[in-house]
This record gives sequence, C-alpha cells and structure tokens, in this order.
Amino acid sequence: MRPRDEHKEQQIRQKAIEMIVAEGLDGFGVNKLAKAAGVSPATIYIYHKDKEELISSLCVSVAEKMMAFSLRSFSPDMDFAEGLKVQWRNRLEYFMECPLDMEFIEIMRYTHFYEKVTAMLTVSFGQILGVFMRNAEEKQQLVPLPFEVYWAIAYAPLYQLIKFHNQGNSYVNSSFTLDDKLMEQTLGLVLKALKPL
Amino acid sequence: MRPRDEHKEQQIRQKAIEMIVAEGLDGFGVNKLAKAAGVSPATIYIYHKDKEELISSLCVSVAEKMMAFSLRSFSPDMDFAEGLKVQWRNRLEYFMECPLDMEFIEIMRYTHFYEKVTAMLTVSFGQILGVFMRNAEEKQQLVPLPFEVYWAIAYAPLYQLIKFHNQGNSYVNSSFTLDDKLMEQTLGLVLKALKPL
DNA sequence: CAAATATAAGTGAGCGTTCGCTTATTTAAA
DNA sequence: TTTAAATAAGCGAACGCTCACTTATATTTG
Repeated sequence: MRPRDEHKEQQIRQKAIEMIVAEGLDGFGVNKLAKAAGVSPATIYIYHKDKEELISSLCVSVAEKMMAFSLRSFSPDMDFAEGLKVQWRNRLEYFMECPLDMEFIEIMRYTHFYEKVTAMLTVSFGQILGVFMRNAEEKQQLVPLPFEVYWAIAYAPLYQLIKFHNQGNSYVNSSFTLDDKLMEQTLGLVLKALKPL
Repeated sequence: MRPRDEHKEQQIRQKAIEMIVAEGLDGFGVNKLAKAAGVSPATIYIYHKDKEELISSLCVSVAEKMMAFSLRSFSPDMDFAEGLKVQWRNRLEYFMECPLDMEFIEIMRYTHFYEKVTAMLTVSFGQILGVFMRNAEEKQQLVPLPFEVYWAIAYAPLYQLIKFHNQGNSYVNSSFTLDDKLMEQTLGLVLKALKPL
C-alpha cells in the first residue's frame, strides 16, 4: 500500500487558510485550491469528504490550537489581575505568531461553519474561564457580574484592537499598529472597570 | 413611459437582506432572490449593475441608516457620561427595532464589501465621535487615550453583548437575552474604566 | 406609437465532484 | 531473493449542475 504524503495534506490546509484570508470565502474554490497546493482536485477528496467538511475541519483545528495557546501558563486559581494578564498576553502572542490563523477565525466567525467551533469552545473554554471568574469573585478581586457582561468587558476590547490592527486603520487614524504598550494600557482600563471599589 | 414600481425595488432590497441573514452570503443568489421577491432576475438588473453593486449598495444604505440612528439627540459637546449613554441607547434601540439590519452588517463586516462602509464611516462617524472624545478629555471627564483604545473600551463591549444576544447564547449560558438592565450595568463599568480618578 | 419597465427563457462560464487510470509501496508465495 | 498480486495514493479530464447575467418579447404608461 502506498503511504500518504503528509506534506500534501499540510499544503492543502495551509493554502486553504491563505486563500480564504486573502480572497474571502467567495474567492475560495476546490479546483483553485488544488492548483495552489500543487495537487489534483481528486486528491483533496482522499482527505476530505467534501468542501464543507474541509472548511469545518480547518475551523476546528485552528480554534483548538488557539485555545490551547491561550491557556498556556494559565490556571483558574490565579489571582484575577494576573490571570487576565496571562490571557491577554497569550492571545496577543498567538495573534503575533499566527496572524493568518487569527484572521481566518475572524472571517469564519459569522458563517454557519462557526457553530461547531462555538460548541467546542463552550465546553472547553467557558468552563475553565467560568471557574476563573467565579474564583475571582469569591476572592473579591472582581465585582459580581453576569458571565456575558464580564466577558464583554474583559475580552471584547482586546479583539477590537486586533481588528483595528488587521485592517491597518481605525475610524480616525489611517494607520494603526497594535503593540505591547497599547495592550498594557487597555488592559489597565479593563482591570479598573472590573476590580471592586 | 411606463413608471417604475418602487415596491418591487423595496422587495428586492428587503428580501436580499433577509436571505443573507438567514443563509449567509453563500446561500444568496440572484435567481433565488428574484423568486423570493416575486420578480424576474432581469428586473433586478434594471436597478443594479451586477450582484456586487447590489450587495454594496445594501451595505452602504444600511450603514448610513444605522449611523443616522446612532447620532440622534447626540452632540459632540455633550458631557461624556451623558453622550456615551445616548450613543449606547441609540445603538441598542436600533438593534431592537432593526435586528435584521444589525445582523446583516455584522455578517458583512468581514467581507471585502465592508471596505466601502469603513471609508464612509471614517469620515462621517470618526470625525464626530473623535471630536466628542477630545472635548471630553479637555473637560477632564475622560482619561487621555489613543482613539483606538478609547473606542475598544467604549463600544466593543456593547457589540459583544449584541453578538451574544444574536447567537442566543454565550460560552457558558445556553440562553442569553440582552435587555436594558444588562446594558446599563455594562455601561456603568465602561464609564468607570474611562473616567478620571 | 414611443419609451421605458418587466419578464420568461435562455447562455455560457465556473463550480464541486467523480471517473478511469497510473504510480508507489507492501506483502508473501515461489 | 525474486517477483507478481494487492492496495491505496494520486492524477488529469470531464461531468452535471448552478450561477450570474442577457436576449427577445410583451406590457404599461404618456
């Protein structure tokens, strides 16, 4: 039996993400992908049932990688300020190391493909960070809040900054770059909002 | 000369938005739209050059409507807390009155169609809200910040709550509904982050 | 009738997918 | 050790279908 050339499947996955980031979901096609990956269209169907399953599998694997990354050196028992800082650092670091992945996930976020990702994130992510939040409340390092309000304050600003960075500009500045200093400043304000007193 | 049936164009625009919200950009097609709107495909091309222009025009008109709405009873001279509250109220009200529009814009936000909207928003929106922000800083009702950091803290949390509401759940709760009380609570925290002292 | 709207019935390009076949590798009988 | 059967990877070409868009014709107004 002829063995699989794992390099081929890697090329397929890599090029698919690149294509979707560069041209959007519209610009993405199986034949085009085959050409870009240096592979026959039929080869793609050895690894994937159909286009749908291919894209879904990309979403899930990227999301898993991102999640694993963002939980590095993190524990739900950490003090609130420290734990949130670790979270922000990890997310920023991931975004710096894998900007394509990050853009890819942002594009997929508003498609039906993302439902599977949400389901996964709900169990793995929500549980750990839910515990972190409740712990922090008990230690009186965080004002008591509904989870959604907490999440909206604690993480949405970071993603907005990343969004500005990705599009290279905001509503008033024609060029914008996210760096460590800006992240620290924003995190400082978020902590101010969430800490008691 | 036979006059245009303006009702037809309205139907086309309305159904297009409904289709894109319900089935995403993939599920959207000109022939399908024609059937849904009770119109011949060719009729659509009387009003629109091509599919691209049709979608673009929807984006721009919805975004304009949303912007006008969110600036109601607002002036850049307002005190910071009051002005921000008006902004949040307007956005929430728009979202309650026109949930389809809001979802539509969120879907389009990560496609290439949105570039034209960004360009428009940059001049109309950024200028007014940029002035509001600088005024508030001068009155010492707002800590001095880069515009992007300000925006990320001041508005991103609201949009995150709307996102949770639209998908009907968050990472830990299987059902979530955004209401006035939650908005007030979140806005309170945001103001705490942004006010001096 | 003149002029524009509206339509039903296309048209051809491009899409996802599959078919018939070749190639590379393993297995195991001779 | 040789070698042929077995098997899955891999491929180029094309199929059927859907899509955005057009054409030829009819309809409705001034």
